[in-house]
Amino acid sequence: MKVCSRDVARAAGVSPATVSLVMNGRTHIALSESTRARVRDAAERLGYRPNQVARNLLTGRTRTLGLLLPSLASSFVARIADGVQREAGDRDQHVLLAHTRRDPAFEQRQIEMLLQHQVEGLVIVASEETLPSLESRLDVLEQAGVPCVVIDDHTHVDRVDCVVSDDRQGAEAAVAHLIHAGHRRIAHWGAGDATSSARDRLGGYRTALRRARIPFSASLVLGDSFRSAPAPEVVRQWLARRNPPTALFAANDRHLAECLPVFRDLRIRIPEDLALVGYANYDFAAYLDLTSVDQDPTALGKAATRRLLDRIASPRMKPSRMDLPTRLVVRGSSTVVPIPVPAPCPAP
Amino acid sequence: MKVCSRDVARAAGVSPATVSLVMNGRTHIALSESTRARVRDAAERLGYRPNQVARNLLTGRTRTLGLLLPSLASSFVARIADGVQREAGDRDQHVLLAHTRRDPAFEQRQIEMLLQHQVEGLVIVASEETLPSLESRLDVLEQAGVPCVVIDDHTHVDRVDCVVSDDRQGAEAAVAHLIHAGHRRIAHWGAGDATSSARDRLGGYRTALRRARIPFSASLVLGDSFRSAPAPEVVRQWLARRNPPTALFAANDRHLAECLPVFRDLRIRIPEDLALVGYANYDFAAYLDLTSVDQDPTALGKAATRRLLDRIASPRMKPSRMDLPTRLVVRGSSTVVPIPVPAPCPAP
DNA sequence: CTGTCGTACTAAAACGTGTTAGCTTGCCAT
DNA sequence: ATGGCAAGCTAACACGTTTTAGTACGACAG
Repeated sequence: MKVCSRDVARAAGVSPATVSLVMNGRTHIALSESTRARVRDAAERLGYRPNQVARNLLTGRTRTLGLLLPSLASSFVARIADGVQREAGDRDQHVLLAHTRRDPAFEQRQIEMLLQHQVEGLVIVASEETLPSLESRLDVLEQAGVPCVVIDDHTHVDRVDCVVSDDRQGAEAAVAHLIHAGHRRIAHWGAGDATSSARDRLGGYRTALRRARIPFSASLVLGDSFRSAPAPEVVRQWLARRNPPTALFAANDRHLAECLPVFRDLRIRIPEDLALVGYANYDFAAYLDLTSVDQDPTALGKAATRRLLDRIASPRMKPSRMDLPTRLVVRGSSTVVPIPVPAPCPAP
Repeated sequence: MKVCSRDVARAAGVSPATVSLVMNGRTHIALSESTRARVRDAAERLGYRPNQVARNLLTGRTRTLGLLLPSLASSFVARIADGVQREAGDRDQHVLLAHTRRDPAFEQRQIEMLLQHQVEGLVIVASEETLPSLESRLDVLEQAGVPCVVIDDHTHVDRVDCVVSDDRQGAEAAVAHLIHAGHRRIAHWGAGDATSSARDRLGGYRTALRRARIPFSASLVLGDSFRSAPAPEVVRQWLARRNPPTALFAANDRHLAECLPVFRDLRIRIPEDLALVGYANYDFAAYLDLTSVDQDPTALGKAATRRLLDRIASPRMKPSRMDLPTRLVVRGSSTVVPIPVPAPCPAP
């Protein structure tokens, strides 16, 4: 059934060694052109397909990277994976997929699996749930001698390469934009302080305020308390108090999208009564005319993969952190634009 | 550096064969409990990790599935991939990822790669671009003796297992819903006729009309001409003609989302002047209050994976087609709801 | 005839594991 | 003593490649 190099060798009247030399285009050893042709012909005729598994075992190299992510259900993560896959394809590396399911125990088993499969490196997409155990995972990987790159969190830059988007700068640009539009009471709806990106967004928010000499007020910062209650509930109570903010910078477009009905319900006009800026620039942000900070997750995936391959090539380098630029996309939720039909569509 | 079974054997004072027996929990051959303990202990101490590559070569089994998809950038595809990965994880299979990049030539190379890696089966997510060459890919796979399952197209059910969502039923439900709401002139914005799902949606549309004794009118069906021009342009011209439809069933939420500004611009009220039903139920459909047909892509991925594993287990089965049920999610774009919050965007 | 050299090819080892036939040892029955 | 048997373990092969040392052979010079 399955045809191996021995079969080809027999058919071409040569030895398996010769088949190998021909198939791999090795020229440092002399082979007559007629032999080469005979081998190629036999391989073609028999439908010979070299067995990568055998090759990997012998050479000790697999050209395979592990991609460990929380879940592909998140489009942000999926686009990162797309970038990884694209870059890997260009450098012809293969990608073995693994989920953590946001469960540390499951993650551990998956890492074990990837190592047993002899992956040469690991791209890890961080998630809040698996972040606490990341350090011990790094121990395991280090001991196994398998390098890795962490995407979307830089808490452990001292030990491992990190590729993140420049959330500090992104947040700062978002808030500066609101300040420029005349706002002074700007609220921030954060994402807690578990991840470095959440902390950085808060940091960028504070920096922008400081630069404009606007005092920081803790009462204007809403943590990740929305986790215990639905976002609309939280924001409803929050806006009901006296002296509400005139602008809101949210750490995630999704919070804003979920709250739009609440704003309509409360007769809060966007952007006149409340200007909104989100984060991540999901595709629905365009449809909802939400100003947002674009992160380019595909670029994250590509950059991480490049970095990983560089490290595999030269393992001694000092771990580095890479901050990919973000881009503020201004839409109707933060500015009153002249044309009544903003621009979620290709302009005429 | 890398510790192998021989090292463990030496450390435990046994042979590699014994190590293998212990590590794999084989009990059909008697081993004293003390030996088992010694081996386990040594393995633990040395950080022994069995080499899957060697194991795969020897046993000829890899427990690895190939997942071939157009691109992870589409959230629909990504959610299918999520389902595949989840189901594979549960049956402890591994997943080797491959992109087609919507390019038949690249796809061919990727399939070759997957086969060389000795995947035991292939999940193929169909795309319009690679559909024409699918048949010849099936030839290759058949000859290699590697089974596969196609998701999202059933053109080739005669040769291969197909897992699709029941688009005929989904479309019928959508249109029946519009008819039930009193509409008679219902337009259909299709997706061409290249894919079976596009054809099925058109079929469901016609069935619903027939059941309600509404004559089919070709002038109410818009093909995939939007590919040559931006969707808003197309729909603008289309609605400008005399005797426009009172309802629109689109093969894709995205078309509707992009056209909402056009409707606003033309002073067409949703749903009073034009009722809308989309397809796929993207997350933004909820935010935009769009009625849509939900497809559950995760279930598609899971079902396909189950089917693939069944076929690997018993290759002689006749190829089958599996239609996963769809679910109509009624929102404000198709019915006047009691609460006056139909506005898709933060309207001024 | 012998030695040298280049060309064309191959034999054999290696990668790390799983399987199985067979070996050793001790024990018990004859 | 001898045979039989079970328990406990191992030797050796196999998987399909790649690599390298080495062989065979002809040509050609001395």
